[in-house]
Amino acid sequence: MLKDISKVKKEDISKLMVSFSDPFRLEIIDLMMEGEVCVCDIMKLTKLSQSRISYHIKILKEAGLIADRQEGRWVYYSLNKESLFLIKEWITSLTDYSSNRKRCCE
Amino acid sequence: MLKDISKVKKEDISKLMVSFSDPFRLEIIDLMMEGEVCVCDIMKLTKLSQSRISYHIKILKEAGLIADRQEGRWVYYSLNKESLFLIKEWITSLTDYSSNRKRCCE
DNA sequence: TTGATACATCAAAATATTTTGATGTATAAT
DNA sequence: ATTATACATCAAAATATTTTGATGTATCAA
Repeated sequence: MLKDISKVKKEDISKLMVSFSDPFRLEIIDLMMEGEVCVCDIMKLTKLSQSRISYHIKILKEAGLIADRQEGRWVYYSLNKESLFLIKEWITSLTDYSSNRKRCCE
Repeated sequence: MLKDISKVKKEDISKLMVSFSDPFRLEIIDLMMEGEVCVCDIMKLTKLSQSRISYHIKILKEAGLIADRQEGRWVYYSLNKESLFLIKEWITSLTDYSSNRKRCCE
């Protein structure tokens, strides 16, 4: 699965990268490394407001970076490892295939 | 070198991620996979205006993602593989250490 | 030394993202 | 039924990023 990075859409990568581009989202991602978290957890651990957290969660979710699972009143969020793998592959393709060839101007 | 990802500052990662978060910068990065490029190359290949390209180049440079080398009137830009490696390591640390432990709410 | 090329920088305008506070919805406990 | 909790959504305001067009600097060629 996901062996052929060339088939991945550029917008998907772009969205994933945007989701990493905010310091508060990075904080939230960091918390998710420890396991599933709910919004109330993030509130306690970061002092961000509830709606602010929901906003960032939404961006992470729409990028496909996190998964959610509802259990009663709580929604548990966790990192989607497939997406992380996808980004890693993309970065790897940059390092692997980029050459030092000069191609410029005359 | 760069073996200990835990020593990398969060702001550095953040800046690198921001530099990936614009579709035109992704385009420019793509061009650099082919080797060194100058602004005039990017102009020809993308139809972006010169100052617009310079603006994006500046962001990429300040994030440490690209290196530059002047030769007469031209400035050649290329991907800085160390930065790419750094990002890859960071992503790897996310996939490697993130657990599925539930930690939430009561 | 004049003019052209390659690129950087700047300020203003355009656009996009983020934050806030209010309100809405579903679940669950009393 | 009523109330509280957990979270989503919304519109307006605040803020940040991007684009544009003009101007500046260095290099080079004539």
